[in-house]
Formats: sequence, structure tokens, C-alpha cells
Amino acid sequence: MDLSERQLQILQAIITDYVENAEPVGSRSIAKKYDLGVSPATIRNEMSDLEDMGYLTHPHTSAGRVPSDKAYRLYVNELMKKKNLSAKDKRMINDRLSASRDEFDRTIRHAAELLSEITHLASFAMTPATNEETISFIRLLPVDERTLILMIVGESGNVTNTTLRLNVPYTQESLELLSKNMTVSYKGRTLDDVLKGEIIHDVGSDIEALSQLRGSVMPSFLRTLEDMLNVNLYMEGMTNIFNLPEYTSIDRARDFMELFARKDWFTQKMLARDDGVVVTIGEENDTMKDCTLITATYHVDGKLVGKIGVIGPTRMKYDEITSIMEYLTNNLSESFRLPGSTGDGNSGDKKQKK
Amino acid sequence: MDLSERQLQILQAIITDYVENAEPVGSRSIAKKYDLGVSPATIRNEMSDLEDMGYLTHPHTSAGRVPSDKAYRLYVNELMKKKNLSAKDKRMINDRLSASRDEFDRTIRHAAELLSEITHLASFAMTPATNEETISFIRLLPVDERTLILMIVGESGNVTNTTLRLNVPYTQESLELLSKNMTVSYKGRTLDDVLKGEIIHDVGSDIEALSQLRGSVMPSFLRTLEDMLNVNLYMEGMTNIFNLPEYTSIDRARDFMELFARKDWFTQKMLARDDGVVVTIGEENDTMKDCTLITATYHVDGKLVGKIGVIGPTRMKYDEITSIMEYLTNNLSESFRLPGSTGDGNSGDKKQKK
DNA sequence: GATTAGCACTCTCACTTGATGAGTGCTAAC
DNA sequence: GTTAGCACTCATCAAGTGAGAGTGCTAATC
Repeated sequence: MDLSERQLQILQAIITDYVENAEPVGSRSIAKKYDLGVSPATIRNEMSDLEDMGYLTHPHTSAGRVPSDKAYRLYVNELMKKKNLSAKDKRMINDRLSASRDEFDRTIRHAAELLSEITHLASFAMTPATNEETISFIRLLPVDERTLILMIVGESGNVTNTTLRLNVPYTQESLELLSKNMTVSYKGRTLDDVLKGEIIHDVGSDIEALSQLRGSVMPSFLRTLEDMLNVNLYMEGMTNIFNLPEYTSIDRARDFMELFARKDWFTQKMLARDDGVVVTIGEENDTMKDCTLITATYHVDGKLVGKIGVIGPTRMKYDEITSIMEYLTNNLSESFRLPGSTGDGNSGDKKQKK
Repeated sequence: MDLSERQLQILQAIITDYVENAEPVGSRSIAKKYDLGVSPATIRNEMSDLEDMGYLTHPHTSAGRVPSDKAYRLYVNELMKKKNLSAKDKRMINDRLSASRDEFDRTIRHAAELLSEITHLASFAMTPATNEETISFIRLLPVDERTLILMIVGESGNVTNTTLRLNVPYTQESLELLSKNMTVSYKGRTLDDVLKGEIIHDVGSDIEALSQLRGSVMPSFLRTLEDMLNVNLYMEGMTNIFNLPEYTSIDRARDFMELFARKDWFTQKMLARDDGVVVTIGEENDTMKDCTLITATYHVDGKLVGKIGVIGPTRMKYDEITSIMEYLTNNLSESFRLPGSTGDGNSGDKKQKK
């Protein structure tokens, strides 16, 4: 049972109005503001039908109507039109991103900042990495007689390091040997694979000092690998949500903030999402049932993907925000393209349900 | 004009009660709960005097009294006694810290976690570093033909790195040469010094490729140095404050959260504080005038200092919290001591005003 | 002179009441 | 199918009320 043209118009009007004012919208104000050529009474009848079909809800008898998740879904899939960014926003994005184009992390961080500034929502960005990231090399660097740095570098240029203090001094040679040794053992393997798989014991354990050093380093190696899964995640504008009427209750604000304290959990959640612009609304999320989450992917050399996203209440300007994110990710992919390559990296605008 | 013994008793009772219940305390409840041997009326008279002297305030005519910053200051300096930690807390601290004793960053992060769990306040911890940190070496590591990692290591084992993408390919040799080159130029110099000083141009610029590479790397080098000033700062339990009656107003909660979004500012603030256990109360802080901030320092090999701290409303359990922090920092300093060294690293308990 | 009992006074808080206004749902007329 | 009209519902606000907690003052007491 499809919606009639008029029903769609009314629904769109309600969504537009509610997104703007955050208050239940009544039949009379729709009739006044949006020129639909019918009286409030007619609109009331249609609204009642829309409610029966699950597109609207009713906080209480005599409040106006509020769009449901289902309504937003319909809006995102069918109704909304792409918005053009303002010249000011475009300029801002171009300027800020080009300022640090040669540094991955910084560019990504700037992207998150931009996103939260423009949308006035909470945003995040992560450097390109996946569960399938493979190890490129492992390096142990001396600091002082007992202190050393363990560094793991992924294929994508992701780096994680930790500073270790050993109980016994090490020698420069054993350090270099172990670096090479470990690189040989783990190069090309994915993080998941190494974490779940057997630890490789049998390499070069003929030398006493080496195997001792190895024993001290291994536990930290594994823990650091785990950290590496949690890539570089930048979060920005978390406090923006305090300005929204949805979060004037301290409890909801707390819940919101607590979600983001668990960075590792959050990262895994986001990594699991599909490519392209993905919108999940309210109940479609397993946690955060009153939030909408929009993620988009950018590409490096047309292959590796990183993600950016915004989080806010289901009441948000879907059209503007998805357009901004599309522009932003295209811009990012553009600047991370190898000169000469052409691939557009499958940046299709899917908007699909998760 | 000193306070009489009885006035001190009453003030202490008011503080104890207020810290516990977060509600203005009246003369009658003091007389009932604390056995001072005088009637409410006498207590009222004393309270009135204490208010004249600035130790108490009055939200409105017929509420009870609330301790002022000045009262807390007196309490911290003179009245409070050291608390013994519960066996449970001690065990928890020992267990959790020893689990990752060989890794700096992880241990520090665990310390922050512990602190916020035990105190139910917001906490932070930073790895040892100061504005006087000196550069130990600089390393450039290849990732792919245009991508490389720039890594700066400080004397204390602090590492900062960034992934760069160049416009033109580089050669392995030029990379190694530049690494050595830069290390020679900057080794032993402090971050501040390098950031403020002249950029050194004249080293090895006879080779064309090298000077080009250098030109691409330098801007990032300086930006990354700045990052390094902002050490590793771990924040934990920010959402704890939502449970406090002081922060049920969304505005105050927002202000609080926004303070910590500015990590670099916060780091600099904390680095500037004295060694030992330092308590600054309310107005004594230039920002956060309704917060109390307690920091403490731990030592590595008896020299380098790192900081941990808690932040909360001025109404907090000063005696417990300072005791916990003392125990925790002693424990940290202990595990970061070079085997054989003895220095206790000046871990005096100063409690001084900033 | 210090301490205390007594009492009037102040202020907050929770609760009630009534008026107002926005909005719906139904019915009957167009 | 559309619309006007009207009764009904519910949230919100302001004003009013009583209870409770606490102070500040005064006069009596130790």
C-alpha cells in the first residue's frame, strides 16, 4: 500500500518542520506554512492514516505529530534531494584540508573537526585500517640501557608503538636481530590472524640472549597489536549535542557521552559498516536507539578505506548532512589519490539500510 | 584572629556533613549528629561568626550553611588526617598496575582508570615529559614509494610519529641520510628550543634529492614536535561527574566537558603545576572556579616526572583522595625505579597552594 | 558573660487549582 | 471527497497554599 502523492507531501512537510523546530507539528500549522491547497481537517485525516501506517507518532492526545524512524527512512530513501553546499562551506573544507594534505592523521583529524563544525553534531574520523590490515614490519629501537620502543607498522602506514622497560639490559645486536626476526615471522599477516593464531616460537631461538629478549617483548607485542586494531580514531564536537533539545535531560546526555568513552567498542562497530554513505536511523541501530548514525568512506589510492561519520538524534538534516559528507569524502579521496591513478574507489552513494 | 577549638570542631563537622550529603547543613543536625556538647543555638552563633570570617556561606536566608573555598583550604592545610586505604583498594591498585609494569603508556593509562574508579571523579594521567624534554633521535621509515613515517623519539622514551605522503618518490638512501642528518642537528635540544629557534638549513644540502626531501619533511617535523609537547594524556571517568548533584544542570555539565575537549590547553596547564601532591580549590584555579583539582607527580628513575590528577567539584573527600593519590604515585615511582637506584625522587606531600 | 530555650520570620519545595491554548477526532453539511 | 464546527484532551503556566527546615533575635538561665 503505497502512499498517495498528497500523503507524501504532508509527510515531507511534517519532517521538514519537525527537523527545524523540534516540536510536534499540528495540522493547522502545516496548512498555514506549506501551501497544499487543503484545509487542516483534511490534513488531520491524512495524518491519522499516516499514523496508522506507522509513519507518525503521537506523544499524547493533543500534541502534534512526530515523524517515526520509518518516516525518516522513507525520507532518506525516496523523498530528500541532494543539497548544494554553500560556497562558504566548500571553501572552508578545501582550505582546511589542503593545509595538511601530506600528513594522514592530521588531515583526518581536520576532517572530523570540519564535520562537527558544519553539522553542529558529534563527529568522528578514523585513519584507514581494517581488521584485514597486514603487518608491514616490526622495529625495536633503543632508548636507554633498559628502555626500548616497540613499533609495529601496517601495510597502510598505520603505526602503533609502545615504550618498554625490561628487567635486564639488552644489546643493540639482539634488538636488531629480533626486529628482523619478528618482521620475517609476521610480515604480510593480518592482525586478526596473528592475534588469534599460534605464537611463533621457533625462529632463531638458538641464541640465548635473543630468546630471552623475545620472551620479554612478546606480551607487549600482542597487546600493542590489539591497540592497532583500534586505529586512530578522532572524535570531535561531542559537546555539541548539549545544545540540542533532545539532550537537555542529563541522563540522556550521560548515556550519549558514555558511548564514546568506549573507543575500542565504537571503532569496531564503525569498521563493520558498509562502504559509501550509510545512514542508520534509530531502531536500526542495535545500541543508541534514539540516534542516527551516518558514516561515509574515503579511499586512499582507490583501495584502502577510512571512515568518517556523524552521530546525532534521529531528528537531523539528512539532506544537508549526507551532501556534506559526500563532498568531504570525495575531497579526501581526491587528495589521497596516487598521482596518475584514476580509480574512483567505488564511492557510490548507497544510503542503504545496514 | 585564629579560630577557637570549638569553631574548628564545628567547621570540620559542617565540612564532613556537606561533603557527604551535598546539602546545606543546619545547626540542629550538627548538634544531633556530632556530639559537641552544646545546643543548636550556640552552634548557630558560632556559625554566624564563621560566616563573618568567610568560612561559610549561605545560599539563602533559611538554608543551612555551606563551606567556602577558604574553609576547604583550612581543612586541607590543617584539619584533615591521612586516611588508610582499604585493603581492597590497595589490592586493586597493586594488581592492576603490576599487570603491565613493563609498558609505560599502558601502566599510566591503568593508573588513570584506577583513580577514576576509586574516587568516582574524572581523572587523568600523563606520561613523563616536560617542556624541557630533549630530542633523542629522529627516524624516517619507508612504507611505500611515496609514503613514509616520521618518528621523533625523546630522551624519556616518548615517541610521536606521523605518516607522510610525498609528491615525489624518495630513495631509501636519501631517507636514511636525512634521518641521520636531522638526528645530528637536533639531538639533545629541547622541543621548545627547536620550535622557537631557527630552522637549520645548512646541513648536507649539497645533494639535490636530499634537500628536496628535507623541504617536504620539515613542515611536518615542526607540527609533530608541537604534538609531542602535548604528551600522552589519558583521561578517564569524565562521565562520572554526571552522577554528582553539582552537575545536574546541563550547562555546568557542558562547561565541564568542554574543558577537556581542549587537550593541549589542559596538558600545558597541568605541566605547569608544582611537584608532589598539589591541591587547588575553586577560586584558586583561574579557570574552573567551582572545581577542585588535585595533581600528584610520580618519578621515573628518580628524575623525570609524570603527573596524575583528579578533577571534581570543590565538595570532595580531600582526605581520602589525597591519600589514594599518594599511594598510587608512590607505587608508580616504585615500579619505574631502575633496579639498584635508591632515590625517592622528592615525592614530598606538600599540599601547598599553587 | 556564655549558653540556651523560645518564637517569629524567611525561604524552598511540593502540591493543588484554574485558566489558557494547541491540537485532535468526530459528525454533519457541502 | 472535503470541510466547518465543536466537544474533548492534555500540557503548560501562574498563583496560591501548607509543611518543613533553618535562621536570628530576645530574654531567661547557668
